[in-house]
Amino acid sequence: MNGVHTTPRAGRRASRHDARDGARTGARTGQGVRPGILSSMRLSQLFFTTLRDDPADAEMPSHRLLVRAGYVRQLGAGIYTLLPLGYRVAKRVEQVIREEMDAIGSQEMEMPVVHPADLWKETGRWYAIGPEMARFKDRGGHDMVLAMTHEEVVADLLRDIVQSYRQLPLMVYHFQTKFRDEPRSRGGLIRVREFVMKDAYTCDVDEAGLDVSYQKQYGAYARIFERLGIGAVAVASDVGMMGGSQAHEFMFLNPAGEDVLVLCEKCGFSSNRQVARTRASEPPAEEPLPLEEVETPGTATIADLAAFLGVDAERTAKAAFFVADGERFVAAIVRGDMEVNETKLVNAIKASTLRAAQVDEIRATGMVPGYASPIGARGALVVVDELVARSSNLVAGANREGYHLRNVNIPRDYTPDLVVDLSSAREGDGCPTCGSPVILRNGIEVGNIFKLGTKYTTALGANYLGEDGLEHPIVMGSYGIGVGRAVACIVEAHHDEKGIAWPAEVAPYAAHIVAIGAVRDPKVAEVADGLHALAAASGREALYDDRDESPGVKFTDAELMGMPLIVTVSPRSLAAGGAEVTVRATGERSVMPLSEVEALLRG
RNA sequence: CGGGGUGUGGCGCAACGGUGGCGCACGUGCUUUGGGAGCACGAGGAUGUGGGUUCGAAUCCCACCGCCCCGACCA
Repeated sequence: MNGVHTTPRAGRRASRHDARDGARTGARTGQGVRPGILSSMRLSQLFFTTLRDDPADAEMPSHRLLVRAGYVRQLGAGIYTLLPLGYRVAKRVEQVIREEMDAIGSQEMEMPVVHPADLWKETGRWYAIGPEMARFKDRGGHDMVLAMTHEEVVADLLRDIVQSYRQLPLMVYHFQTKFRDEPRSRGGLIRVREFVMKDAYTCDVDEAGLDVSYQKQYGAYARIFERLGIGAVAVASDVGMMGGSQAHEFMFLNPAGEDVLVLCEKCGFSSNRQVARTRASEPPAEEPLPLEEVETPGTATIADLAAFLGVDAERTAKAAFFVADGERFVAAIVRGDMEVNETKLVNAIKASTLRAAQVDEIRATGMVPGYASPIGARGALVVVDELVARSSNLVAGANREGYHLRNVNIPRDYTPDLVVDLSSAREGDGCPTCGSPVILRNGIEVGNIFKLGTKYTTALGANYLGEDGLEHPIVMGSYGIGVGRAVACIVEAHHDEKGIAWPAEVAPYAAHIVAIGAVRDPKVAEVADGLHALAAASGREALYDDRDESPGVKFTDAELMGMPLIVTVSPRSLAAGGAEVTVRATGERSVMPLSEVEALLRG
């Protein structure tokens, strides 16, 4: 019995063990839906609940809405359960990714979550990676790791399987759970510790081959984010701990994003601020003037100093101090109006970690915090921004409390160990390609692509025999997309004050059928049941609100949950000639004859 | 790891030294059915954990744990 019209509250009373009508088709495999996922569902049966209030600990819209609408629940810091609705969305997202990966010839497989540590010791990452990698011992006392990524495993497979250039190029990918023990998770699904990632790996004979594979992946990524409804911009990025020669990040523009992007609206230049090299105002060419010490009491900041001396911050040099890899003391010098870009610094000195120096460490080198400069410093690696090196007659610290030096010039007054681009791009700086002022925006990284090169294959001896009869290391690339993070970004991009509005491509169900007034009018239940059964039979996913709830509750939940189409069946709609169809995203609503609604539900 | 918050029923909150309440949600019954309905009855809590102060602690003190936000860090 499907009894909405025969028994009040049928939805609530119905035993969950009842064999339902044809609408419940667990065995059916609809298009794009994997076996085991019901292609259609009654809300009276669904494992979910909606919340009237925002959860107190959720701030971002995606977090609030996904919890309120019954898609996810938090288990611990940065650890989430995907409830049936959320799991369906994740599967839809995965399917989009899968189709685009398959389309460029990438082969799906599955690699383990738990790895023997030996493999990670071989590449050195066992030692290089800090506490963000979870480690444990198995019962035999062997070191094991929870995988953060899978370069090691792929390279290990390559050395076993690939012998000849004839087996290349090759692209593989998988969806797998990663665990990264983040020092701080945040933002709901945006930054978590356990998450499913699609990671793909390309394997080529040489750099030229890698370029081709990289471009294929780049194209696939663009199509994926297009289909997912995430307006992601590709930006040049740092290669970081992954190593390699070139990398892009696909960024979803959002104020809550943790990365800062440098964008040029005129020519389309885009880069992560970590590596962006913009043009600042050039220093005037001047003849070096004699060095002169001036008393500057209480001017430990550039702003105070500039005001005290009546000069522009641009005419000063400032020093920032770091300790690299826990041992090397580094003095980084940039112009007073600019900031040190730590990524550029760490790359320039080929360090792997960088931390701010303590005051006593600074004093130990003979420098005076607030009045510091490399002049008279000892034991510090002096790294100078190229703009400072080109400037004449700057004001710098005198390494004496309350004093600065005027007319400091390189190399007359001190000798840098290194002159590099060291400053952080600023809003309004000149675009490196066209010169127009750049803008800064925050972004969330939803995908990344890296040219890895031979770092891992060399370490593991994953070589192939070339046409030339010689062994060469396989050239790899690595390509990731966080599935849960993508889901959250989709919600960020597709919601309003009422709730989520899923793009059709990723919606857990295509339509949300709402029956209103079924108790009073048996015809309503009959029609709604019929539409639901039809949708199910045609493999089109539909959600059917058969609960005995008031209209307000049903409408509110439907809008919160966000299926693309809301189909309302009520005495009123029947009197008007059919069912009312509301497009969730636009609010556009119209009464359509049942035959048309049926066609819609058939897909 | 620093800084700031916060832990009370499924969710949101109140009670701030004297036997823990409210709204929503939940159960039962009746009424109600186009925008989070009404009435009645009802179930559900070692107030994060452990110490301490006190005649008496959800409340004050200490420690620990969890969670959130900012920063450091990180993909």
